[in-house]
Amino acid sequence: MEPQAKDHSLITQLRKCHLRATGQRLAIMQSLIESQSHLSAEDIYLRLKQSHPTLSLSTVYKTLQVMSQMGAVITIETGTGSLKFDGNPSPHHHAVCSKCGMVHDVDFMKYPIDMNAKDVLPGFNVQSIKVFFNGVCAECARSATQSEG
Amino acid sequence: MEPQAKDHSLITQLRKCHLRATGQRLAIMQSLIESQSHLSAEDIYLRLKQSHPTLSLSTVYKTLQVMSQMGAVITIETGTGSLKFDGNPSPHHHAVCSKCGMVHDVDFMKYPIDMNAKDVLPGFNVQSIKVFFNGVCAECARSATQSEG
DNA sequence: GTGCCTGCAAAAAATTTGCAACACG
DNA sequence: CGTGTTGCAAATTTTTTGCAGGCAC
Repeated sequence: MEPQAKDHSLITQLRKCHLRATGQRLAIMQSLIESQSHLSAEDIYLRLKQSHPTLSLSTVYKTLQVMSQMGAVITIETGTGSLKFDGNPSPHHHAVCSKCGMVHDVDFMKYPIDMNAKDVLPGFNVQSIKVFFNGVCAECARSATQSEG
Repeated sequence: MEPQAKDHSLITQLRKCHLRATGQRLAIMQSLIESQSHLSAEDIYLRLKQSHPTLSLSTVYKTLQVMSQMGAVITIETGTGSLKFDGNPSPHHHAVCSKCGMVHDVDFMKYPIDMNAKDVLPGFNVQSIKVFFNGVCAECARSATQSEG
């Protein structure tokens, strides 16, 4: 199989928003989708540095901002200082480890929430709902147990 | 009436965690609770600067971190660059305006979610659940409507 | 009195900006 | 070919750190 024939649905989506389908934008989205995880701007930058030596961090930031506004990318805040980004388009929640900053997807149907919420506040127009489960991941819990008395 | 007799429940809570009830800590928590809103570290710093001229920003940051770990304060990330903090102890959700960064509380019972969620991930120990309604607030929606064709 | 906290300022980290050259369409 | 985008590096913004003195306990 070919590596990948450049996600045409993304190109279409970009066009729809009157944005150009540049190699950088496609590459950034690709790396997010391929990673199947949650990367920071710098994570993406470092990953792509290899294949795109001239790519700049600021382009990554700008692209992520644009993608986020387009709705192609979800912004996740882990509280560890930097934002993380998620290219998974299907609705899901996130589990965030407060020790190591790890982010994992959580099945939406496990904890469904009314996505049609319209009356959260008078006049407030809900665009998206994010549910975060904050806690300690298995690995961090393990090391914590070791230091318990 | 006196300004306020220094929140003894907070002092108790601090003691429970083997932390000292310093004037700065009480003042920072006070300003969060009194504001009934969501402030950034700098917001708090500026508010208290008047009554506590020697207070430093780094103390605000350190205190907020400590309070957050104690569970006395909830950390909210608006995506506008800086964190915001919430001193409201009762469970509730948050509506965040993606235009202006405004944060408002949303009644928990309006969109209840299982707070006993234990199986979000294998081995993941949930400590808190945060629900964010992202969208556009009434005021920003108003200005957006004006520029519509 | 002891040790946790604070305050100061500089460092580190994260994100944004300006502008000329370049590629998409 | 025109204009949206990129890349570079410096600027800005946000948060952290180290250390000496002070205060809570």
